[in-house]
Order: sequence, then structure tokens, then C-alpha cells
Amino acid sequence: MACVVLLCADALSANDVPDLQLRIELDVLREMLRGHAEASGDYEHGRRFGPDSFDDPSGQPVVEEGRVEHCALCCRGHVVAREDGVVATRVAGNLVERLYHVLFRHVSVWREPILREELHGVVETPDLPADAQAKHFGVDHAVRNSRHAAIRLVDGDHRFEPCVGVRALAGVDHLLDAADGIHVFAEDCGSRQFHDEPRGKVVPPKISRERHFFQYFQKTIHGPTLEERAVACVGDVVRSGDRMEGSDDGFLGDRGTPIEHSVLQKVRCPPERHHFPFDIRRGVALDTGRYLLTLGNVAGGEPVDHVENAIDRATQSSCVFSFLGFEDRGQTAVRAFGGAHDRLGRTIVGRHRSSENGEKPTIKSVFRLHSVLSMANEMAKAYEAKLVEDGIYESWLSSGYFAPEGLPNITDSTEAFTVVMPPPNVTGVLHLGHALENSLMDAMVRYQRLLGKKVLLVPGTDHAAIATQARVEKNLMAGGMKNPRQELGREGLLEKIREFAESSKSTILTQVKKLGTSADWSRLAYTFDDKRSAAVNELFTRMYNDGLIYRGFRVVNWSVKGQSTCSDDEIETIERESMLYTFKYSKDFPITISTTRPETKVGDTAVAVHPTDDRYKTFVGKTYDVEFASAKLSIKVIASDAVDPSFGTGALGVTPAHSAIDFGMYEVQKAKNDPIEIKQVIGADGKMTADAGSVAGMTIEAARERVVSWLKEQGLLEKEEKVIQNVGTSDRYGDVIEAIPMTQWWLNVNKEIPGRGKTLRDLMREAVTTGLDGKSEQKVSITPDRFTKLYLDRIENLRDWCLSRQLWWGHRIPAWYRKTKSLPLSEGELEGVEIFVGAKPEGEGWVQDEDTLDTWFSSGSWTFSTLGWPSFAKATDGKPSDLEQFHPTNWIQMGYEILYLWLMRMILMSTYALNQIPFKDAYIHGILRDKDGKKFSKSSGNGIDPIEVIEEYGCDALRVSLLSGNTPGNDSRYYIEKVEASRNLVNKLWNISRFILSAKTPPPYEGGGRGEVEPKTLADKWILARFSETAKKVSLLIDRYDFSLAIEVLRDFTWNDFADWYLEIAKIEGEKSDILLYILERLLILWHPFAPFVTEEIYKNFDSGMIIVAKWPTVEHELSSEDRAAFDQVCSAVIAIRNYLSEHKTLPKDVESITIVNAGALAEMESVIGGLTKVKIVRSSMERPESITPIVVGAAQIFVQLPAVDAASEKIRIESEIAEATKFIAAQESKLANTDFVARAPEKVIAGERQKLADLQEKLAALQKEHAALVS
RNA sequence: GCGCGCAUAGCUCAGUUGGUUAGAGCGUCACAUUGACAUUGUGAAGGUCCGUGGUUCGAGUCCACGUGCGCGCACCA
Repeated sequence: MACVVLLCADALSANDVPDLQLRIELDVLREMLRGHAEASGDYEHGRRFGPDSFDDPSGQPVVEEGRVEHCALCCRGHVVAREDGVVATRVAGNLVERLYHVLFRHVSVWREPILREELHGVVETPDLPADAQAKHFGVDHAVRNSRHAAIRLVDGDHRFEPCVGVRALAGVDHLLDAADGIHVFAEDCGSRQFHDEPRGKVVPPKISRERHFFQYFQKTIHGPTLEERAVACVGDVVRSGDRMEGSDDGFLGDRGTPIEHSVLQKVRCPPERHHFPFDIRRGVALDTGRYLLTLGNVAGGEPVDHVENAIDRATQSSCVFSFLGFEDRGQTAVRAFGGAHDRLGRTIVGRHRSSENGEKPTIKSVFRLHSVLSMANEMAKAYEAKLVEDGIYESWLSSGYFAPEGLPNITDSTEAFTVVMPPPNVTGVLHLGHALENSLMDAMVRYQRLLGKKVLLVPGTDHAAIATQARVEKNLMAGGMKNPRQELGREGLLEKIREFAESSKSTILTQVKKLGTSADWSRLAYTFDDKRSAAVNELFTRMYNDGLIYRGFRVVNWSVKGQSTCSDDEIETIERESMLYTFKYSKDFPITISTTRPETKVGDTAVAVHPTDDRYKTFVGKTYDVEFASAKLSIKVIASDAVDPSFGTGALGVTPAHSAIDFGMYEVQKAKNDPIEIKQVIGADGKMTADAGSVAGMTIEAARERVVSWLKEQGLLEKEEKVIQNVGTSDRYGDVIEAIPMTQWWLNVNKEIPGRGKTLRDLMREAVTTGLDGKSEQKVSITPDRFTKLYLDRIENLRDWCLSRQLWWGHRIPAWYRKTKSLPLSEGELEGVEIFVGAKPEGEGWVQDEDTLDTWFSSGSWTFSTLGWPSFAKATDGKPSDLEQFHPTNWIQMGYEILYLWLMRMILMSTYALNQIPFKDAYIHGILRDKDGKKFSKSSGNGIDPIEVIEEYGCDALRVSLLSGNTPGNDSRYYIEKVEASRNLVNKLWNISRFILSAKTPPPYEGGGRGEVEPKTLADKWILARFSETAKKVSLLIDRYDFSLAIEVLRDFTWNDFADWYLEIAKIEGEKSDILLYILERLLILWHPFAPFVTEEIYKNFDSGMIIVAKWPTVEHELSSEDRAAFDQVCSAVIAIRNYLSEHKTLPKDVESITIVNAGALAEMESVIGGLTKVKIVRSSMERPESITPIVVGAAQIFVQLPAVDAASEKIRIESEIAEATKFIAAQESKLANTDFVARAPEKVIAGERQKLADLQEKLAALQKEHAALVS
């Protein structure tokens, strides 16, 4: 079995290792590490865990002879060989990580050694399999967080996070795992835990970047034989001919030059050298096969001369070396020590030059260096979102551009664009769903701002009555309280909730800002603040006065746990198994009935049958007195259409007090003047009432058992069967909803509104169909359209809305009673009570209703209560009010799960109060799910904090990843890989900009924008036209709310057209700065809605103010079809040549020349073709070279002069091309031979097809000619 | 039971009113890479567009039926 040993120099002594070869390595490695430890000030730590602490609990030799096939890396830690030949390793090491970073990551992280104490968090963990452990620690996460951790490390406070330790492990494991499915066991350091069993197989890396490195590593380190690798350890591998000369002008010089590959220097190594040499004393150089990677030693605080000595030694041993030094914080000077030249004699690594003032630079951190660079005026090598985002957001805030009044060139007549933010609940922290919402909203709003509109995004939060109260009560109960309401009382609990809500609110608002949301914070609203409360009271009062709100006795949804009613929309139905009992009330009772709720049967007052059911016809109208479980029941047999004669016995026991359906029958009977009784047997406390006979006072469950056993005793139970039943549960408290009759406040949706001639239902319907009062500008469109249908369906089945809640956290109902001792709970008590609705009435004895309003009552008024209704609805001093300017709002986004809860109520409230729709367009998005398609939720523990993602990848990357591939109304999944890809895209944009801006500083801005540019070459024309197309398309797509496609189009242009084609051509043709800047500036604007931060940061290089208020570009550049065809041909030619070279396994540098015959448009693009294919000589010619077979691109033939070509394989290539062409020609011909097609298809389509055929035929002819030549 | 959605490359998803040889990202394989970018470049492999039938000159796209998955609503006595 192949093993990888992860060795620990500190822990091993050579004597432990029987294998000589290995022992040599170990010696060397240990020496190396010691040197490393010494130099890094780490030695003492190393000693603490030195050889003495090594002790193999199993008594096995540390490494069994012949077992070890790879010796890869070294590190502090421990090695244990197990009987199965697997070598378990214990790794604490930072060296591995250092190597790892050095090898694969440029600068970036330079970790200080991990202290054992800090690792305890990791060490002290339960024994879990490694993958579970990885999950437990979030290893992937930790990997991603390494940079973040490093920052903390070098800040000098040495606060280590457990993830740092895991990070080290993860890195090593991945490296090793890359070997070949080897079992690698990683253990944490610390002798205390030494006797632990290894923890199992480590999961392979998931993140692409990491994988890439491993492959790279694997390819290069794991050479074919042990000898090679062993010898590589000795250090003396670079031949004396590889000179190492000092130089002062290396690019690591003293002039503040960017460090480039600072720690990692790439040095061309003779190809035959495939070893990784180490300098045993002072540094490490790894030959990866292509490069010799040299790593300078780290001298943590050591004087430079020490390092210099090291260099000398290193140089003597002919090991290529480089060293770096850094001065203290804030200084830009970076020094390179040592030097090296590549084979061409060019300086690769600058040699050290002592600092002028004689001070010795010391190495503190690599990361700091990066910061230094960012602080300097040049663009950093990679976009570091973390370093710029907060600053940029600050600058937006202080610019005033978030407020519509603060925007430039705004007048009263400027078109407004308003969006209200769906207010996040103040129940904790934001989740990824919020990140999606903010990305959508902010992209939209920024786009509109760039179009020059008077843009307002109103931010706010929602007190979320039930959700918040439930959360706080839960927290209190988790803290040991039994019944928070009882123990704290109304005011006490409210105080707690308020406290929680305020802290949660401030957290949330900070997070919303982190997401880059360009909201007008001066208009910040809260559903529970004074202004919004005033709007709520006003609405309630008006509706009451209009007779729409009434107090009614009704069966309501009751949550025993929450001690409150809830609306139909707040119920979540779940499936569960339950028993269906079939029985008679008594022996004499003529009809058998079924139920799943036997305990409620003590409240039965009737039995219902279908009117046409012959079985029971004779009983209808009769009343039977029975004694059921010691309760005296009077059961009347009634007929009702609601009964399904085919279900069960076709007869139904009617419990008016505890079933909405039955209550309906109760009302029908009352209306028919043939009333049945109503008898409440379940109380609000979830227990049986005094009316419940023998089960009075019992819990529901106990009562059920009791009734069932009674039925059995009496021999009344006929059948017992298991059924799957849907029951409603409270979505906040989770308990099963009981139906209980109560007096509550209701909103009547079917009553005509005085003076309007319409009901609320009518208004809600009109708003999405014809528009209010038939006005099309008062019509709400819903994207995607299918939700309109759902909405209308719901409208048709709408029932009165139960408004009152027995919660404390919320708007107290503005109703006052007089002459009541306690609040009425039953129908009868409604009478004789004086009710006043509005602000507190005059006079004595008024008591306010204890209840609060459904939270959606206040949310429903959100679009206009945030804009000043009712107090500031009118213009003052001739200035239009917010309401006049910004309502109806233009656009809103929300998830489909609140379509009924919120969208509907907003339409209701707004059409009622203002006779205006709340918004013109509603964009409905789906739910964001985790990578397995599961909903994010606290209980499944799959929650992801968007802020953490932002810290790691940047806000722009998160936004782009959430918006791309996400279509309206459809759920989407969240993948970290997607964020990574988006981060790469953002970085690409950054580097494109860096390249362009480093060539030329944008000229001063002159009002009206940087002037138009004139294309000089074909490529110029092409890119300008492509950009023009892109800009138009992006506008169109955003107008259609197709953010995903807009991003795709932008990405395609940015990466493929602009970076990969045009920028490469620009390098060849030169003198493109004007066009590049022209496009870049406008491209940044197109990107800005999606990636606001990076674009703003880059835009600083343009003297054009802030990009947030830039002008959306309109670009008009056309491309003639000839030019387009010509450019396409160039591209095809380049691709064909690359392809050809790839097929022939030939590098471009080995191609002597390329000759193009019948070049046509290609003739003037020779240098471009040469540049793009990296072939030095490209020429067009009338004469074809002898004995080469060309690539055929259109009419042109391209002859590539390879060192050697096999005629037979050429023949095969041509033949396969001929076959392919023939196939398509045949298809094409048959299509055109179809008379129906020619007769009926549009002209344009036919012409296109003909052209295609002609092109193919031309190509085929050329191919056949070549084939003939080859054969002859 | 009624209604809605989804089914396209190994994975996640795009695919605008029907019109090239169906796309992207990630992943895979091979190669390259010291002057913007290893967060890179180049090339390749990979698809019966769930099935059947229909409309049409032409269907991933429209229609019907079927299959599988998901969701909503109602019923759930």
C-alpha cells in the first residue's frame, strides 16, 4: 500500500527509522526544519515538542521498512505507523502551510507558528471521522478563511482562531490526499492528545483553486522514484553553471516596485532537473519541474546580516535563493536579497542592497506588504474587496447620492423611481436570502440611478410581531424561564422584546449596508415607530368607520402554545399519521360516524348527512338525546351539501365550536331558522372545558384516550384505522392549531366600501387585471406572470381576515370598551358593550382592547406609510410631498412565499387608503436553497452568514453569484463554487483595468464625457460594435428584469471578447489606450449595478466623479457584415491554428512559420494572427509551400510549418474534415431541396441557409484538393 | 381532488415571440504560462433537450397524453 508520510523533524529521530534512504531524508529534513525554526524564532516551540515528546503508543516502529513510498513534506508533528501500513501523522505545522503557500499561492499568507495553546480548540474535540470533523470545524470554510486569519495573526495580537489550526491540517491533508487515494490520517499537535486514534480518511479538496494546486503539486513533487526525491533533499542540485549573481536592479529592488512574486520566485531551471532541492540551513527551494521555486527564509525579527550569511552559504551550495525583507509597518520599501538569473541571463531576483540608513530590515509579515501596496497609488495585483468595501460605502454615504434630493441634475420634473425595501424582521441576523433580495433590489435601483432618474430606495425593518415575540420567549425559556408572559408581565416582557428588537435592528442595518445597498438612510422606517403606528391607527379607524372592520364571533385558528389566534396564512400544514375511529354515540343512535378527534365529540350537537343520501334521509330533522362519555348530548340530524357521502359512513358528527366547516353548518342552520347548538369543549388553555363531561379538565391527548377506551368498553367502536392526516400547525410556535370559537376583530373583504361601490376584494382584483378603475397606469404587473393567476385564485377564495392577536408585541388595537368587566369572549357578551375606535376617547371607564394587530396589517401599508401617509401626504410650501413624488412605487421584489401574506395586503391597503396601487411591478423571486436543495433553516444547521462570505470573497462576488443563473419565481441553489467563480470574474475585471490603466492614465474629464473614439483597425471596429451591442442588450435585459442574462452577456463580453481577444490584439497592434479607456469606462458603468464596489474602486482612476451617478452609456458603433465576416475569419483562423498545434503536440515556438494562401481579409491581420498564436512568422503568399497540408478556413488555406509532420496522420485529419463537411452539406442540400421549405420559410432564413451551403461547398472543394495532393 | 412549476452536458442552470451544427459556469482531460490576471491562458472530451403522439417547411421552444420530482390550495368528518 502506498503511503505518504508527513514527517515531523522535531518529533522524529533518525534512529527511529530503519530505512536508510528515508533516514537520510529525515536527517536532512529535520535539519532543515530546525534551521527554519531557528530563523523564524520558532525553535523554542519546536523544542517543546522535540524528540523527547515523541512516543509511539503502539510500540510499532515509527515507519516500517519498505512501507514508505513517498516522502513529501516535513513538519512538526508526529508520525505513527500502524499495523496496516498506514502512516498516521500528527501535524501541528506551520511549515507545511508555509510551503503550501509558497508553492501555490504567491504572497498572501505568512503564518506565525501556531501555539499549542491555541490549538486546544481543535485538539479538544470529540473523536469524529475526519469528514465529520471537517464538517464540524468547517474545514473548507477554514481554508477559505486562511487569509482572514492571517490578517489577524500579523496584526500582532496573536489571537488565533481554531480555524487556523484546521487550516494547516486541511492543507496538508489535501496535499497528501492528492497522492493517490492514500489514507492519510491527520492529527492535531499536542502531546496531550497523542494517544488518540487517528480520525479517518480526509475528504479531498472541494474548492477548485485548492485542487489545482494539488494537481500541480502532485505532478511535480511525487516523482517516479524514491531516489530522485531522496537525492533532491540534499540541496546540491543546481549546477554550478546556473549562475547566481547579485544585481541591484531586479524587480524586487528598492524602488517600491511591486513585489510581484515576492516570496515565490520563479526561476527557470534546467529541464533535466526534476528535483526539489533544499538548502538545509536557511531556506527551501522546490523544483516543481518547470520552475525552481525558491523560498526565502523567514527571519522573524532577526537582523539582516544573519540572513545575509545565510545567503552566502546558500550561494556557495549553489542553491538558488532569494530572500525578502520587510521594513516596519507603513514603509513601502521592500528588499530583496540574493539574486538569480534565468538561462537567458535576465535578472530574476534582485540582489539585496542594504538599506541606506544602515538599519537592518526585518521580516514581519508578508501580509502587511500587501496592505502597503494597496495603500500605494498603484492598483494591487489582485482585487482585495475587504480592503476597499467599507471605505467605498462610506464615500457613498457622504456623497449624499443615496437620497433622491442629493442626486446631481435633479429637478422636480425628473422622473422618479421608487423601491421600498421589504423590511427584514428584527429577529436576529440576515441570511443569504436577504443577500439575494438586496442584490436584486440594489442592482435595479443602481441601474435606474445611472439612467438619471430620481431614485429612492426606502430602507426599513419590521417589528414582526409574532415572529419576534416567539423568538424572545423561546430565548427566555431556553434561559430557564417557564412562562415568560406570566413571570415578566406585559411591560416586563415588552421591555425584553424591545431590547432584543433594537439590538437585532442595528445588527441588521449594519449588514444591509455591508451588502452595498444604496438606500436613503435619512428615510429609514420601522413598522413599529411612531409614524408607522399613526398610519396603522388611521387605517384601522377608517376601515372601522367604513364598516369594513367588525367584531365577530367565529371559530378561529388558535395556537395554545402562543396563546394567540393566527391567520390562515400563518398556518403550515404538515402530514402526520393518526387514527380514524368509526363509532356510534350510543347503542340506540341510528347513524355511525367517523372521526380522528374523538375527544371533541363531547361537543357535538348534530350529525350531518348529504341531502340526497337515501341511507339517512329518514333521520334528517330528528333529534336524539344521548349520553356520550358522561356528557349529555342532544344530536340533531341535518342535511348539508358539505358532506361527502362516499367518505367513511357518509355521516359526519358536527362540532360547531371546534371545526371551521362545522361552524359553517352552524351558521347555515341559524340562517335557515333551524338552529343547532354550539358547545365549546376545548378551552384556550388547551384543556377540556367543564362542559366536556367525564373528560373535563383533561388535556386533549388524555381526553382522547379516555373517550376511545370508553367507546371500547361500551362496544360502540366499530373500526379503528390508520390514516394520513394533514394538520395545521403554527408556523411560529410549531404546535397544532386548535379551532376554538372566539370574538375577534375581522376585516370584511366582501362588503361594499361606502362611496366606492366596490368591495376590498374588487379593488384587489382590479389592481392586477384592468387596473384600478380601469386605469392602465394603476395596474400591478407581476413577474413572472403565473403568479398573477395564483393571486387571482386566492382573491376569489378570500375569507375575512382575522386581525386581532393575543400577543403583546405589536400595534395595540385602537379600540376601547366601556361597561365590561372582562373582555367578551363569546357571542352573547358582544351585546351591551360600548365600543369606540380611534384615539383614546373622552370620558371615564374606557378600557383599551388588550389585543394587538396582525403584523401584516402594518406591513400592508409599508409603501405609503414610509412616505409620510397620513400626516405628510400633502405638499407643503409648494414642494411636493414624498407621497406625491414617489407613490405608487415603481418596483418591488419579494419571495413567492409572502405573495399572499404581503403583496396582497399591500394592494389591499394601498388601494383602499389612497386609491392607488402600491407598486407598478412586482418581481417575485424563488427561495435560495443550499447546495443539496434544502431550505436554509436554523434547525437543519445549514445557515450561512452572508457577511462571512463577503469578508472572504467580497460583496460583489456574492451579488454576482446570487443573481446569475437565477430566474424569476424559481428557486436557486447556493454554491460556494459559484461565489468563487464570481470572485474570479470580479478579479478579472480588476486586472483588465489594471492593465489598461497602467498603460495610460485617463485624460482629464471634460463635461459630456470623454470624447468618442475612432476605430483604426478591424479589431477596433469589431470591439466597439460588440460593446455597443452589449450595452444595448444589457439595458434591454435589465428592463425586462432578466438580471441573470444581463450578467451573462456582460461576463461574455468582458472575459471573452474584451480580455481574451481584444486585449491580446491590443498588445500586438499597440496604441489602443484611447479605445481601451473608452470601453473600460463604460463597461464599468454597465457592471456597476451588479458589482458596485469594484467598479467604484476602479473608477477612481478616471477623473469623472463617482460611478454611482455616472451616465449609463449609449454607444453607437456599427460593424458592416463584411467586417464582421472578416473578423470572424481571423478568429476562426487563430482557433484553427491553435487547435492544429494542440493536435500535433507542438508548441508555437517550434513552428518555423505560417503561410496563408488566398488570405483575403487575413492578409492584413498577419501580425495579429502571429501574436495570438504566438507563432513568430506569419505571412500571406500567393504560392503554397510544398509538401505541407493546410488548414482550411473559409477560402483561405493556412500552412503551418511544423518540425515534422506525418503525412498519414494529415491524411486522416483531412479525411475526417471532409467527412464532416460532406455530412453537413448533405443536410443542407436536403433542407434546401424541400420545396415546402423554400416556398414557405422567410426569405432571410433561406438566404442564410444558401450562404451556409455555399461556404461549406467552398471549404469542401479546398479540402478535396488537398486530399488529392496527399494521395498522389 | 383542483391548480402551478420543474425535467436540457458529470453538477448547477440559461435558452427572449418556433429558424445555424443547442449554450454558460463549475467539474474532467491535455497543454502552456517570468511583463494585467495561477483568482491565468489555449485546446479537447462530454447532450436521444424525460417519453409518446400531434401542429408546422422547420419544435428544446407550441398542443395533447403519459412518467418522475417539487410546490400551492382544498378535503382530511
